[in-house]
Amino acid sequence: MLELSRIREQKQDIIERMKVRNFDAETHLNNVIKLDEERRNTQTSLDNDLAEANQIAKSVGQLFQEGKQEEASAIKAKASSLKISSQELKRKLIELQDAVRNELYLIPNVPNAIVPSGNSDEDNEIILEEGAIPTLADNAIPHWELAKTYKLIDFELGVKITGAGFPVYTGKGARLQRALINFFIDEAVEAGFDEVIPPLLVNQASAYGTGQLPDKEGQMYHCEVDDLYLIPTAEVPITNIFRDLIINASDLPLKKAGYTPCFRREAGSYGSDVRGLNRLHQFDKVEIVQVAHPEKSYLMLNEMVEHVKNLLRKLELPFRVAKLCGGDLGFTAALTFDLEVYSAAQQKWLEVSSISNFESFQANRLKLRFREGNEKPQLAHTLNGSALALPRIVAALLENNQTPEGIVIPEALRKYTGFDIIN
RNA sequence: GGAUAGUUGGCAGAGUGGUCGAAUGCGGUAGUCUUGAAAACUACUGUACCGCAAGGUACCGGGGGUUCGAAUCCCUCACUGUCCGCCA
Repeated sequence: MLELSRIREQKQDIIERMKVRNFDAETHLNNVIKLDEERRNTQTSLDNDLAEANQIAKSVGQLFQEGKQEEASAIKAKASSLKISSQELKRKLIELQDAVRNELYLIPNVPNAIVPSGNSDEDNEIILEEGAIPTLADNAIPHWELAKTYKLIDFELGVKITGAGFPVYTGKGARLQRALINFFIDEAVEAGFDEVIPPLLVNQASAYGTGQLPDKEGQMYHCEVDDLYLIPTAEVPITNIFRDLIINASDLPLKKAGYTPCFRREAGSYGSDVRGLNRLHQFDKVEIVQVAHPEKSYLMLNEMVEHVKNLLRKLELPFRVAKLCGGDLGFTAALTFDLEVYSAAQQKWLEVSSISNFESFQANRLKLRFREGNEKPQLAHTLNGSALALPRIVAALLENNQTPEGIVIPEALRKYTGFDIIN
């Protein structure tokens, strides 16, 4: 959610930059500004009425104490009429506040100045490509077949127990999951992130806090009886740790990392893209989250990208880094880097991490602020990134490392798996 | 699921109709004293909105009501604690 003050002060600039997203901001901004003006006028009138009413109430009390019953009764009438008009104003004020907020909910974050314009992932800017793309034998097969051959993942069993998109990991496949989770967590802790294990279900306030509601209502599993949502990413519970806080500037940045399963309904996804591990309803991910000083947040963003690049290097996977174009940028992000690994058997790049700076967009909803000395609190910046999402990493590991002898486990992972090869 | 007690400022905790944005203690900030520190003492110490400012308004879990006036009375919802039951 953008700050009203910023909308008022930088309207033209925002409109310009939103064009990168193909978002016509002008109507929305004008609307918000108009509604807010009305809101302020209404509040001023209301405040004046209430001030007068308070004044009268005080005098009535005083008159009663002095025993001047009649005088008191006389001005009571005035207070009563004031009450009626102020109730009217209060109703109107609440209405306008809601209207302003609902309008603000429709406006996405302002892209950073370096975000390229574009319509889809085709227009993303590849800023780095690293690692040799392996050439596989002619009989190389995709991961969903490898998973079957080596009994690593049972997709059919998952269908029986739950439904499509809920795989069962078995044997060395299960062990590999656990190894990757531990590896990612250890690396994050090494990089200065505090490990947390958050709840997997969140309440509405949290879902609003990070922007899943109202924007992505249908994407989350909802437990209606208790009105709780299954988390689509650890970003939600972890970032909400900081909701409604005022943090000392000297305590920034705050860095948290957590492993959780993630649950996504993925309504409307079909086709070859969703084959095997490519798109699941439940998957495992280690997420890193930061609360940063506005002046430092882009430094932190780079640091997080470096961290994930190192993970991929240690896993010996060829990868590339894409700067998302405006059209591909998420609703809440100001700047996002995607990291993709190359799947040799599918012959395509798979997105395994998305690292974003939300600037104050989330913080505004979260009421997450920091204070410098005795100054007024101001909004902090929030960032997060996957470090890393498991399924596509597993897909790439299986496919890229397949040999006639079996699937070779990268050196860095062996102390976690306890085996060097899957055969 | 049943019973019961709660929800007040960063924390603890008073306050049962007007002078209460709210005692007191702790914590925090600044100062005095000290070579320095500690202790002691003194002052300050919530957030948001409106306003150039002076100032005003709102907030004592959420919403609604009674009243000239509500932290305080009434209704309602949510949450938390404790005990019992069930259970990893």
